[in-house]
Amino acid sequence: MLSLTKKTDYALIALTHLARNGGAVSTAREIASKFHVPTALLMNVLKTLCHSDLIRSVRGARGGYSLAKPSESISLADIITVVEGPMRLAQCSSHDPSDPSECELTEVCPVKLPVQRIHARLEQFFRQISLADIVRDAADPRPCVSLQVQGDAPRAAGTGCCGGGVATHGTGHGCC
Amino acid sequence: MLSLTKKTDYALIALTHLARNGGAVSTAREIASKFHVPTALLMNVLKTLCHSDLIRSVRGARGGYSLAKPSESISLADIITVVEGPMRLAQCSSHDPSDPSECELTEVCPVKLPVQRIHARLEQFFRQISLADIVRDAADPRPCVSLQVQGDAPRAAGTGCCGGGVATHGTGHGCC
DNA sequence: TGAAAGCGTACCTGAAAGGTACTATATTTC
DNA sequence: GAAATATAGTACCTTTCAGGTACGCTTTCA
Repeated sequence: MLSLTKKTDYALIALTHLARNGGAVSTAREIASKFHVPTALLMNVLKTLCHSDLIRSVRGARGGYSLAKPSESISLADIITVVEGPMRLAQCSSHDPSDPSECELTEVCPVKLPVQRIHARLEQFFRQISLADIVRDAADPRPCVSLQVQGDAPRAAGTGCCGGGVATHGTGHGCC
Repeated sequence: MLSLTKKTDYALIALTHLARNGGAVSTAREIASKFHVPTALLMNVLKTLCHSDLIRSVRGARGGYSLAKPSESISLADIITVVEGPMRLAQCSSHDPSDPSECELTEVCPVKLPVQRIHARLEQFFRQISLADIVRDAADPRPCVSLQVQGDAPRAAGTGCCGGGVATHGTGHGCC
């Protein structure tokens, strides 16, 4: 199924919290209890985020975690990649011919090329959403504010956010 | 991990084949052997596609499968949904408050709203790619031809396909 | 020096991916 | 009308991974 894991959920929750918290440290336990997520699992996720330098840890009593860089420079793609490993829409999304898990149908597969292109578009999509966008958007009850992606007719460019046939997507939260 | 399953791979391969085949029927065995995919599994996938009226089946000797509608009106979202079930980026992507699997953090979760919006964008993304696009793109060695998505600066609108900061995605197949 | 925090790592369990098998049914061909 | 060929339906198996737990270690502060 095309979905993110709970680890990414928890990472997003923790990162959003840390972003709102400014430079102050928060402990894993604190975040876990505030948002009702399993402490041990959140700890593991925070460790992973720390390894990849998205967050910084302070050990010992009064220790905890804080963001390692501004939320503007942490993309959703970064977060997903760190927590779940490299994105791959399909086996054949990889551009690395030496990848051992590379699909063996390469020569006959009629969808390899289109899938690679869709994969690239998807990566770009996630790379253009920053943690700052998510934080900002979470706080704003109006839809379509921060999660506009470059090249997708942002309001700033003078076109309405429903300019590209978006108006009919019917998800019920009335984009514009 | 954010990925599609092999079933979707196989579905895409089969559908691409059927689309190229015009109205003629192809048997499961024929497709499986041509593209080196497991016959029994492909059969299961084809059955699923048939249930959802994406393809049509003819039973008995000289039977097989053919597309049930023009490839232009089959979207990638349709295919994914049929084969893998409804898309959900995260537990809390669902807009249905009565969904029993709905995340129980609803009240405190700081990322629910942004995730729902990202999910809607993603759905829209997949809904705008048709089987016809994939077939066309597979046959065309030049990148960025068919897989332009509405609202994403298509060439027809006068902007280059790298207009929206796409040029730097570094996936190695040189978009434009 | 002990409490509070993160660090590292190993482990467990259930569900889903990936794949197989078998029987039933429909249609064509000879 | 029987054999061959094809899908239909469904049940089952195996491996992998998501999700979660546990525990001993190290660091820091009061």
